[in-house]
Amino acid sequence: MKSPVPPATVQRLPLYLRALDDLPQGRTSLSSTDLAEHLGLNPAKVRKDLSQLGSYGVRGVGYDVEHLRFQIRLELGMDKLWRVVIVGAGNLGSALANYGGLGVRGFEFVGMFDNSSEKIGSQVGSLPVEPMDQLPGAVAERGATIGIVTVPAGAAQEVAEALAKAGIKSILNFAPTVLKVPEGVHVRRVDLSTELQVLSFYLSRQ
Amino acid sequence: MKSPVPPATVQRLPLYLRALDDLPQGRTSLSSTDLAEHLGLNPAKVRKDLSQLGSYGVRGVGYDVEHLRFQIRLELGMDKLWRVVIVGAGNLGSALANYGGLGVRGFEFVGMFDNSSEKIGSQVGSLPVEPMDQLPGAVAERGATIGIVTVPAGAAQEVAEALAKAGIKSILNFAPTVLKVPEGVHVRRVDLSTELQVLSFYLSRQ
DNA sequence: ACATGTGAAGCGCTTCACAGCG
DNA sequence: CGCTGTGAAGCGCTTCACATGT
Repeated sequence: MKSPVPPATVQRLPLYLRALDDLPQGRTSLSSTDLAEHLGLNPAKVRKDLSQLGSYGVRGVGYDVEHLRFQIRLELGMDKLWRVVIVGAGNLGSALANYGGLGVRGFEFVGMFDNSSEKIGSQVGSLPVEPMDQLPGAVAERGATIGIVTVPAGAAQEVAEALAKAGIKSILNFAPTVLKVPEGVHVRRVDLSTELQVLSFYLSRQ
Repeated sequence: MKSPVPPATVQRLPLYLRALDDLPQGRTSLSSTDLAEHLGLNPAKVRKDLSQLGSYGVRGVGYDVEHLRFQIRLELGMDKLWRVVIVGAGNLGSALANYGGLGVRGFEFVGMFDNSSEKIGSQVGSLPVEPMDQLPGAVAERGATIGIVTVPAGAAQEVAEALAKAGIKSILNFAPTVLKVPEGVHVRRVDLSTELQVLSFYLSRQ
């Protein structure tokens, strides 16, 4: 099974899903053009993306909202609940822990770790800050598969290795570093200073 | 002049810059292979990227660290100081305001705005939270060119329009929405739930 | 009539492979 | 000799344009 959905398409599936959720209640179908306008994309791109999941559209009509939402959620693995641990109980880690409770459905934050003795034992949102040596046990017992790294750059590589060793298969890295991880571990990077520098580039030429 | 540096290259320039900063003191030159290994890239890609800025390498030797750092900083517009306003004084906005003070050189946070009367007047890091109606004046007086949006999804479009109207030319959007902005305004999106969903996709097929 | 699904063309990025040059 | 700079090939994504299906 497991058709090879192109990475570029995978990145847009969450946008389609959100566009469907934003639709006024009672809306039962919509066209590729509707979706494209809402997201600032080309309609042909929308159709190609959606046709990667199978052919769920109806010619002359468009896509059935409920059915499409279901299929995208399935494709993204959002039919499951994913458990997430955060390493780094600083400002950013705390913000994500709180943000997550509200905004991110389908993901549950099940642990917050840090190695600073000042932070250990304190409470961040609904999570107690635990020491790093409890990470492996916690990942296994609580069934976490995703790790979020919000430690300073200097500690990130070490943390990534600890996460990988603990069995984490996907890492979201907020530290400004490129992580080296074992085969089979997925890393995505979210990098404030890189983003600002890219904006700076485009600002300085105009 | 403004040569047309490809977007894919622009996105990597900040990584090269950081790799140069990470180098042990005293290191005076390095090869495309060194850079490539540090960043997990193909050496040919590194050379092509760097050759876009002009030809600063020395055959048989490599690149001069100081010279290359200078050229990349120049290309990215990091010879200037960019002033940044944040809209949304929630957990994330506060985390960024504090983070920025420490980690992000070349950018200065000059204003924090929110429309909640509970937050207005309170202090976030070194910045007081100001009401939205002071945004236009503040942007002009303080010379801000970058806006960071950390409000809930429902308010993000409205905020983006206010920023554009105030003269902001670049927006970093942390809200889970696709913003529609006037011609000439650059937007970059940083989206936690999208990132998690992409990780979910790759987790669920393996 | 209308909107999807899709070959084919277009385009940009990546990678190769080697000429060029210190 | 070693490493850069770069044509050219390879590859994937985007866009077009229209055949297909209801």
